[in-house]
Amino acid sequence: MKLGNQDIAQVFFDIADYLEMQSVPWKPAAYRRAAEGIEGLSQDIAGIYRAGGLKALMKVPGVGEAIALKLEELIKTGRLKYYEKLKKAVPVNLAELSRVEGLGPKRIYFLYKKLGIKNLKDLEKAVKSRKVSGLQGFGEKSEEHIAKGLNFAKGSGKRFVLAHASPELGEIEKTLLSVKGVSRAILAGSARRMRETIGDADFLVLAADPARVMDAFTKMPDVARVLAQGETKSMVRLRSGLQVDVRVVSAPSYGAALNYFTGSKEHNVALRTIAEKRGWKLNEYGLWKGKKLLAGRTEEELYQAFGMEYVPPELRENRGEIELALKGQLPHLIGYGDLKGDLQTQSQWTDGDAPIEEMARAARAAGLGYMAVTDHTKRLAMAHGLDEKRLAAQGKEIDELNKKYNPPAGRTKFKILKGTECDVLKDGSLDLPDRALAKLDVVGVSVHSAFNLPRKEQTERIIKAMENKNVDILFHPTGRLIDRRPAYDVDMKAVIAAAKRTGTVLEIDALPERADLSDEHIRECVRAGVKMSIDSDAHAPGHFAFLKYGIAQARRGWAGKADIINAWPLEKMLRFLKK
DNA sequence: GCCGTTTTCGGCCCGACTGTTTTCAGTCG
Repeated sequence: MKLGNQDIAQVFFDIADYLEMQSVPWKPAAYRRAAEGIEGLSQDIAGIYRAGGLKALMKVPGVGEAIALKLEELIKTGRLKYYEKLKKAVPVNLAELSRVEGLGPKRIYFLYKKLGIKNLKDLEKAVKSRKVSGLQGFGEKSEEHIAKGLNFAKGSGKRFVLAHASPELGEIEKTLLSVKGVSRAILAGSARRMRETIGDADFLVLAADPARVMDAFTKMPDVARVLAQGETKSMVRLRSGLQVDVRVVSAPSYGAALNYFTGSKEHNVALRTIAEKRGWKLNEYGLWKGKKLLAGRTEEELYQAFGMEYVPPELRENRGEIELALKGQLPHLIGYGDLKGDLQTQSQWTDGDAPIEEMARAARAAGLGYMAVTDHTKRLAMAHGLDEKRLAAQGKEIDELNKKYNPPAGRTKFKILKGTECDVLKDGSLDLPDRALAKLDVVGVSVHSAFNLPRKEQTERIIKAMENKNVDILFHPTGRLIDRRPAYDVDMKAVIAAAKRTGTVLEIDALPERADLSDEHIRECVRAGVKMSIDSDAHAPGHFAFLKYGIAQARRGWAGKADIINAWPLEKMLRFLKK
């Protein structure tokens, strides 16, 4: 089995837990940092090793000599003796047991030693026969908590697609704002950073009476379980499985708390380190010089006190934004209102839900000035894909609609562009002849078949399609579907280089389960000077609302207006595609 | 075990909450 970055990171997370069981000092944190460093890589760690050996491994954040050697062993042999020894000494199913709320390495180890509990099944039996309560450090309540935690253990640990959790989170925000004395309630955490998925949700509340907030929050109808309820902080699990935390803060520290709870952890640690070096202290209550509060009321004030530009939440991942903010050189990101058009939409002609006219109305209502109709092509029989003849018929309908909405004498109000989402066949040829493609305004191509080709073939296939002179955009370039299907095995470095060479645009597909390109690939495109488009991939009039998430993705990839062709006026965008 | 404008040793983020504690350890974020 080939070990991916995630598998390898997991080995080090496990090692950290095993060492923690033995109360080994410091090492657990070191292994966790290394695991996080590996998780955060945009390249395959095995590839890094092959290209640069041990030295290259040691460049990975948190990896020093000892861990680099362990990585080498893992990559070369697929095994790690040190890890296997630890596992053998305490043969518990860590992945399973640590999903139980309130069970960490120490208690897992204790339960193993005392009762021989190795997995969820053992734990369930022990709880049922009431063997847990009475153990040192475990009382009635611990046993009860574990019993409840067992019910959630199977579903928890999974991440939620932000766009899907959004309505539920909006309701919670409303509930919090309706509590008497609450002046602000804001969603912080990874949701504020607009990550495509979130593990939990953190609300920050400014309130005169914290107890009232704790009460209203924990009594919401959707709450399945109250995990903790304190004076200023409570945590619940909703029926959907999503964990939500609420924290009440006071006005003078609101900005510091917002910054702290927005994260990311890495960004915060880096800020704190800077504070420390200057003899200051940063916590969720403010930035302090001794007892003196330097800043804390707003985030703007906080960054200013550091002598930094304000860092938009989408950038706060400690991937270089802090250094640039200190120099006042943060990139100028594309804004949420900057899109002028949408270059991938589907209509009722294939698998969309609505006629072109209705989609156009919705696009206009979403503030756009143009939209490309890009229905599927014939290979996707399932979607009743278009052949050359039906594509031509569709073109006539589009001409009529454009005439109807844009009288010849007047200004163009809304332009519908003729396009396609043409299938890339297995050999890299296209599902429509060149003469048909040449007549279109926007030619998008995408892979919907043969996902399992070996890396080299898949890469060559996609690049061959990009080399067709009619092709403008590669749609959803990696094909991943969050929680459903991994990306096909493709060398994105080569694809980005090919995009640069051929002038092909790479798409940021805003459909929430696609979010494809990823933020890291977007950043590589920005660096390489490859242009991108942000498209809704709308299959229904309501889907234009997803564009927001595509823009967020672009921002997280450090993209500006100049990088995104459909943030440009229609004429400029079309001139670019013609080239 | 990692790391360095405190640089090859000596630090390592830290505060809230819970349970079982009579002063704190474990967990979590």
